[in-house]
Amino acid sequence: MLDKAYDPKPVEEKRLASWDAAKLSHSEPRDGKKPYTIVIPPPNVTGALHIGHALNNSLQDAFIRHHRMKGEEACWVPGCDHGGIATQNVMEKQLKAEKIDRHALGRDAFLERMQTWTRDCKKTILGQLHRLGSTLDWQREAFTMDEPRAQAVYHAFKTLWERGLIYRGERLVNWCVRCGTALSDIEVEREERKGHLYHIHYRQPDGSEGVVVATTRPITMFGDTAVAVNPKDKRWTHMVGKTVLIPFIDRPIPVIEDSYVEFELGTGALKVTPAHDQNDWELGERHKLAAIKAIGPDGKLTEAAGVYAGLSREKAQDQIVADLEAQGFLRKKEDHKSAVQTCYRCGSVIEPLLSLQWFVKQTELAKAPLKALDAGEFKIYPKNWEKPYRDWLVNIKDWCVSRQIWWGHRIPVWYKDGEKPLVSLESPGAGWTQDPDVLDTWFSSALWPLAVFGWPAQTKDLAYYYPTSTLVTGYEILYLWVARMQMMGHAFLDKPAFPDAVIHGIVRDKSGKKMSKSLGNVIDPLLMMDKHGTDALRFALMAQAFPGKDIAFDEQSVVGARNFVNKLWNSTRFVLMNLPETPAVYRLEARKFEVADRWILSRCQAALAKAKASMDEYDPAAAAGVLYVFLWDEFCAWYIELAKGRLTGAEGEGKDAARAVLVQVLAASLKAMHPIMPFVTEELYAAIKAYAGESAEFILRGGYQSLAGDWAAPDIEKEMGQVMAAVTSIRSLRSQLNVPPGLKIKAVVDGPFAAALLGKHKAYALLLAQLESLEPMNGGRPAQSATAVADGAVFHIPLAGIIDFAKERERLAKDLAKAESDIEKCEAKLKNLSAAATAPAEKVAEAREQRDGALARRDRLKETIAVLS
RNA sequence: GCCCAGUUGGCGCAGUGGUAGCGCGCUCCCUUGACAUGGGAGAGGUCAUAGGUUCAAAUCCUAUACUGGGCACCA
Repeated sequence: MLDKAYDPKPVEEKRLASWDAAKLSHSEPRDGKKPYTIVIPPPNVTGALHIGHALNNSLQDAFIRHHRMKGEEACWVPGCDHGGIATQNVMEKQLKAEKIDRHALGRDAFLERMQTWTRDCKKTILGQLHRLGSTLDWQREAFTMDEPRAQAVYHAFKTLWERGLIYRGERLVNWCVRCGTALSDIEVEREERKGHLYHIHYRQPDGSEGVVVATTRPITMFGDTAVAVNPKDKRWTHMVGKTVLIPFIDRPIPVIEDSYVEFELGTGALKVTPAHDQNDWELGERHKLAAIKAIGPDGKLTEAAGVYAGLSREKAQDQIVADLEAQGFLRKKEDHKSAVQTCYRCGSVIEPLLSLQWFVKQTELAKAPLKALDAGEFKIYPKNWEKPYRDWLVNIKDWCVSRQIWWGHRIPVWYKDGEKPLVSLESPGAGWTQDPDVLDTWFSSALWPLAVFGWPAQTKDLAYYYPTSTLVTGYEILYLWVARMQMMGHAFLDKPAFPDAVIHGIVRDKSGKKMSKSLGNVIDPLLMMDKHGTDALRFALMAQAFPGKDIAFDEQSVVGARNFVNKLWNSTRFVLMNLPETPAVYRLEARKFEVADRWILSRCQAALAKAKASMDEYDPAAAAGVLYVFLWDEFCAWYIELAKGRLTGAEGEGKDAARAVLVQVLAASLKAMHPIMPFVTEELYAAIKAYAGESAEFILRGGYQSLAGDWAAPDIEKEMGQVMAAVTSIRSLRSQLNVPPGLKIKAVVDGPFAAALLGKHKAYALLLAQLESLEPMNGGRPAQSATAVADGAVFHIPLAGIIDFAKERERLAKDLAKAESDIEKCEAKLKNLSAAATAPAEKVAEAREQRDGALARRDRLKETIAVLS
């Protein structure tokens, strides 16, 4: 006997233990069996998982379970990402708290600490994924910095190098002063900030009026190597070819012409700083200008800045503006909004800096993914992300892959005086020194779908599982990760890494704001699981995870899901209470079914089909929705109530038919729900499977099972709809006349559907409407009675002494108004349909039927009101 | 500046051509032997605005407004 309420904790612990013991989630290549493969987006080893991870992994687990249940060889590979800058930052914070200087500690000792941290962190993360019910193939755990993955990284680097797709060069890169490293273009975020536009006078060497340039960052002027004006700008024609002096340092620079310069912006004269601005860099290339660095990697001004050398960017800016003003160089200062670039890891302002870095050429690598997209060999769900993805690939720029940090794969290039650089994993010998930089963490992430299966070795796993099937991730790393996996997949194995990418939204707080520690609106998934159960959290997340849409997460949704879980629990409990203790098998074949049975079987079949199709289309929200409505509103609210008549009665064919329906519908529905809420469904299925005639130890092993036979029955559904409407109309009347729910009342019925209600549906009506008796209206309408009118049936309920006639008239008038508005709508529709030559005949018939029903209702209501008046 | 998505009852969201739905909240009634983590009955929306297509528009088209996002630019 099940407990009265579902208690998640013991069930979850028990089920996890049994799944683990059975190695339920393990996969091996199986000839002739279709593989279904997902590689986890490896969480960074920066701490614990957040609710976004809970969503991401619930979705993946649902897909994996779905395909496993469909009979495919499902494999979901677990693992973590070393997380490069993000993880190094975590460690640096720890060191800071311990007052340890990273450089004093030294690279080796630092890396040792990182390894320890990583070990603990992986354990935490994988433990949390496990608790979520994730059927990850635990024997396949990988880490982006473990030995096999390091081999993959080295091999990829070497191969790209040999193909001429990797080069080292001095370029303008995005430099994070705080993290002390270069970043790629997509690791930079932009935000609008208020600032000023300074108009600065650059005079001529003889002291005469020169040019006035406008800039938001006066500190870069020490790196100026020209002033540029538009050749068509008459205001400045007289200055072209002349020389002007940079204030304070008096370094002469030429005034040049370039059509890039726009008239309207600033003063029309542009100071050119090739070492600190991308556009200026390009301008400098065109005009063979020198690039002078005014700001160093430490964010401080360089020697080039004269007396300002050594000042931080912020201090220098204030000082220089003050001095410009004092010495008469500042002609104007206006408010100005400008977009600043910030580091996606630490948020500090990015400095475009000229430095020597490693790059991967992208244009060539982007071709195959673009072709695959056009050919439909790669699809993104939802589709609207395909355009941004395509645009990014089309406009792709070279990828800066070197990072000036310690945590990561060290660039496998060695240098020696007088020798060409050598690509090697090991030291080539004495005198060679390895490049001190490490690779962008996304370089190894890009190889993840290959590397987890042993690439570059041509393993059996790789042959079987690659390409993988589905990638599930958030849109924030579409370019950073998804696009790059595709590029690498095509580059090395000539195939896309996966044909489908499912892009889900971000979990926000209930008012739609992004969750962040600083806002204090972070929801801890573990807390949700502790409070309401894992199934409830999974259901709440997935029921709201409409493709591509963000989720406004409210704990109330988990409470609602918990209630639903409990509803499932109790409906199973009820079914079990009505089955013999010694299990007998209740199949659907050859039963004496009633309308209600055939109705729920028809509804169940439709719901299962829709749920399965939705899962195939990566839409678990739709699957969750249809099963929720079916199980709660149809199975529990109606069918179980309808079955009670037979269940409380004597043993016999009728009772067994009801039992068979209850058992089979419940079993199939629990299975359909399993990918979304695995724990409770497994537990309940285990309790009823013997009655259902099934023996698989786990739902995942047994797989989906649809109802035996074809139960689609539109006519039955319609008929049952009429019964339900009749019952609802009586209930409504009872409620409005304040008839106590427990009080059984008598009723008489009339109308075209009355015969059916008095015949085969009588038991339903008595049971669900709490009637003492239901009789035909032979002798006319009873006196002192209230009236309920449904389509096809009118009920009169004698309520001598209870009825307030004024109230009753009011109630009926309201029903009449509704009937009349229904008629109006139906008439309008009929008029429309009959006016159209193209109107489908069945639509016309349907509308006519609706209209006639409403007309009949109106007439009866009118009659009744007339009698009461 | 270009592109994409969204705008539906108090809140959060479904719904892609035929009489507006769900969850939460709200009102009234009910502890009847699955479940008060429950049941029954209600209130509450001219589906952002303006045009258009169609017999028929929340649904398709165009424009506008607002919100969010992507990309580019920003002297």
